[in-house]
Amino acid sequence: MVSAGSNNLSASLEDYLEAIFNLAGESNVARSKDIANLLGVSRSSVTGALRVLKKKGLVNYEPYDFVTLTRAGQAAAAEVVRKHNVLKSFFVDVLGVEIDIAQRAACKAEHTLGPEVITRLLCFIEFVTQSGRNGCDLAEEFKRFCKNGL
Amino acid sequence: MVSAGSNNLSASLEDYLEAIFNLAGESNVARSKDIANLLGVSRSSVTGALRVLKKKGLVNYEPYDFVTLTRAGQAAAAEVVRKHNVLKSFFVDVLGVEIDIAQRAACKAEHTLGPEVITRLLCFIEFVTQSGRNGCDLAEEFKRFCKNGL
DNA sequence: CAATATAGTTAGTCTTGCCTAACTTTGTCA
DNA sequence: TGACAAAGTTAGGCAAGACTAACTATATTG
Repeated sequence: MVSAGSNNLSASLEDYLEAIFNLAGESNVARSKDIANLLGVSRSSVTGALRVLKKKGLVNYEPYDFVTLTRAGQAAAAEVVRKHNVLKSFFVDVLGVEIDIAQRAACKAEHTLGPEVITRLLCFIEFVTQSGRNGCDLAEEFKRFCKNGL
Repeated sequence: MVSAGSNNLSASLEDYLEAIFNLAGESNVARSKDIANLLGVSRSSVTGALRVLKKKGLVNYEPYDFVTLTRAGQAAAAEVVRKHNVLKSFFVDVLGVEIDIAQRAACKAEHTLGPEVITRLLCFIEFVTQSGRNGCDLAEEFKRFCKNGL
């Protein structure tokens, strides 16, 4: 039995899915050229990836036509994006990492962290960023701690 | 100019390096078969990796002889191991993730996080695990927070 | 409506990283 | 010391994922 949520997606395919998700979110349309630009790959690589994603039932795709995500594709993409955002938020809001670096690090790490870590991390971000918890903002306190240490 | 610290290592090669480092740490000798077992790859894959690592000046290697790390190889391996340990420590000691899961997650994520994130993370672990900071252990407090939330 | 630019695809190649099967070297022991 | 087992290597193959170059389809516009 293969549930809809069981993704055997490579990191590369997850990147394509995320790109399509983000592009479609803006203009409701994902053009091959824009995907290629966003990911920094050639247009022919995009074509290849679309064929694979179609075979996996994640995108609606016919040659020379626009691309949309299927139900399953949306779910898979949303999970990737969620991971991405959790990580980026942790890097930026908690660790105080520069946003561009955090962006790239999140995009590379998002594929490797399973639900246990991501769930805990999300929880931890909430825990840390709820200000005034003990009359102090932890993220803020950490930044001060850092300046002393470094 | 190519400094000794500039590693163009793939995730895969970093895994081999780490394995050699760990094996050599125990018995001062890294046998091909043990590397293969540790990484779950075939012996011939190890041979291939050793050739590449030798070409990069990271291991001393002659066919049918034992393997040792060069100076540069030790430095590179130590950095990988350091990342690994920082991540694992964060997952286990701060987030409270189960140790086996943390181990695997750390091994997969260690290749993708650059020095900015790792340095900050290390600092953050110190910050969080210094108990009695405000009369409370943060990691401990987070575990309680989690139980309520989940 | 035809010419042309842009978008998309196809074909063929390369690299990385892994595998199996067969071969070679090394080491052990009767 | 010679035979056999274990370790290591080589040869050959496969899949993923990317590229370039050349071809096709679509869209624009005079």
